[in-house]
Amino acid sequence: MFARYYGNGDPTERMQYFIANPPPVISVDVETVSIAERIPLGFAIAFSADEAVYISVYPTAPEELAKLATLLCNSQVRKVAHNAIFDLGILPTIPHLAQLDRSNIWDTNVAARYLGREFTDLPYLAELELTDIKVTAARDMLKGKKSMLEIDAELLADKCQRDARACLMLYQRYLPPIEAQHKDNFAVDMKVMPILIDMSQRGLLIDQTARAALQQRYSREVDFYKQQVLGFGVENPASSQQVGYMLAKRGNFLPLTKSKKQLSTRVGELEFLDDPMAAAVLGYRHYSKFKNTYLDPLEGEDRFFTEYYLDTSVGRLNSRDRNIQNIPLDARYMILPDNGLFTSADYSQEHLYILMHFSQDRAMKQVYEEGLFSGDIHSYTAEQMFGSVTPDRRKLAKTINYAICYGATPKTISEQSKIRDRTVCSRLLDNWFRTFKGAADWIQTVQREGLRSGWAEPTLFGRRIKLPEESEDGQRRKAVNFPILGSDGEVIKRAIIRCSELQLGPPVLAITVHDSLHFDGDIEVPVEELEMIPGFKIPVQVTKTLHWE
DNA sequence: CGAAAGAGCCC
DNA sequence: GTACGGGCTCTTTCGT
Repeated sequence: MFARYYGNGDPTERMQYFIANPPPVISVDVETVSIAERIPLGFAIAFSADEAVYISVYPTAPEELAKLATLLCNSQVRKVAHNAIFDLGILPTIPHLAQLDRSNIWDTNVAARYLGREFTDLPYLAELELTDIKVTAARDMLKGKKSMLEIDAELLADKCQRDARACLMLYQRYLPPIEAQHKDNFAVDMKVMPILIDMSQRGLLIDQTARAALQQRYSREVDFYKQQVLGFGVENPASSQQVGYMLAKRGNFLPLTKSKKQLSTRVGELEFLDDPMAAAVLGYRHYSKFKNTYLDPLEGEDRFFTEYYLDTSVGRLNSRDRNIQNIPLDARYMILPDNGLFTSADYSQEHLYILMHFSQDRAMKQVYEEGLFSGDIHSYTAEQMFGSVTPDRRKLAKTINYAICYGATPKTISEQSKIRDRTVCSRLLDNWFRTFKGAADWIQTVQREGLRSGWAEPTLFGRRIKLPEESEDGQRRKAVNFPILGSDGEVIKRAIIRCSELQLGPPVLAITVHDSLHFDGDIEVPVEELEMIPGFKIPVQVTKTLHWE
């Protein structure tokens, strides 16, 4: 009756049993034509580590699917998947699965990250933690082939059911520690997932007129700077190797890159050079990067699609397969709302507020809680460090304030603030640590504790993130940074859920970028509620705009 | 052909 | 003398 059954019982009897007695947990794995072409070929359901079924839905789904579908649409049945955003995004396109339940899902990939696994691909984890189920990566299976359609159906079904069984085994292994240590945070992630799927699938309207105009302008600029660089005898301006060689030949000093394989030609180095060729290279780089990455790929596309996903190595939300979170500020206006305008809610200076909360630094609290310097921390910093506030000094103070959260060194300050003298930069950092004594103490403490235990201090919502095994300096920086980044991820996810619960309208959340939410339409944002999500107040700014900005 | 390296965009 | 945290994606270069 069912295409393929893997197990010891009688296939028909077993399936009828499961349909009549829905099990509390199943796992699912979906196979598609390819990773890019997400047309479903079939999917497997595992009922235990050694019992599974595979249903081929290509070219047509079998009659019997309707009965099995009841399990997937039943909210009492937990659906386990590895990278559930992928599988649960595709399943509803299969007949009888439009009403797929997404309220009771459990992602073993996300779980692995919570538990400190550095690499979380299913084949890797299976190899690491299982011995008897062999898992093949789709990527390896596709080697030398155009799509999964070229793979023998029997082989594909076998791979799929093995993946589902391995996934269920991982679930059994990961459930206890997740329940014990990460229950609430994990539940938040599982609640966010359906919202991310919807956001990923709805896409965003592109203003093609604006995009084309930008493209034309940038095309001219690229040509202009390209000609200039060619004039300096470089054959390919996009080759950093050639650029470095020629700049050195012209008498410029350039340091080596990290790998020491070639001369560094990063903007941080080139902008200090007094050579017209350096300026030409930077011009070329700027315009070609912008055009190649953000304009050309959108040519002829009605909508901008991305795939949001949960990366819990620190617990932030990311976007890939056309990352929307790093679109240049100058290009964002080509993204338009479907419903007239975007309503945006931004947490202001979130990292610094979190640093204040963790360190309970007196000066920071005076600014943020008592309104000193109108709550403007950068001005306050400039006043304390330099004795007065000028636009330049405020800007430098801002650079340092943020750099601190990332564990900055004098070299970084030097590059970001364009101060060449490293000893000056070094003194600036010392000065900052004197200004914010409490924050300095906190930084020292979390570094010491991190090195001792190998784990970062808890985030706002009590999650400890594993520090990777690396140099002591690297661990020090991460010990400071992880609790801050991890906390901002926790806050935005809870904000997303709260806004979705309030039923502000049809699905309206359009974009999210770490500390901001952008709703499609004129939306009433529960500002005060969002501000208190961290457990203390972080101000939220709401703006309404005709296009993204 | 794919992986690594270098670069640059975002928060 | 001193590695800036988390991401993604583009092009070039190099090795198998």
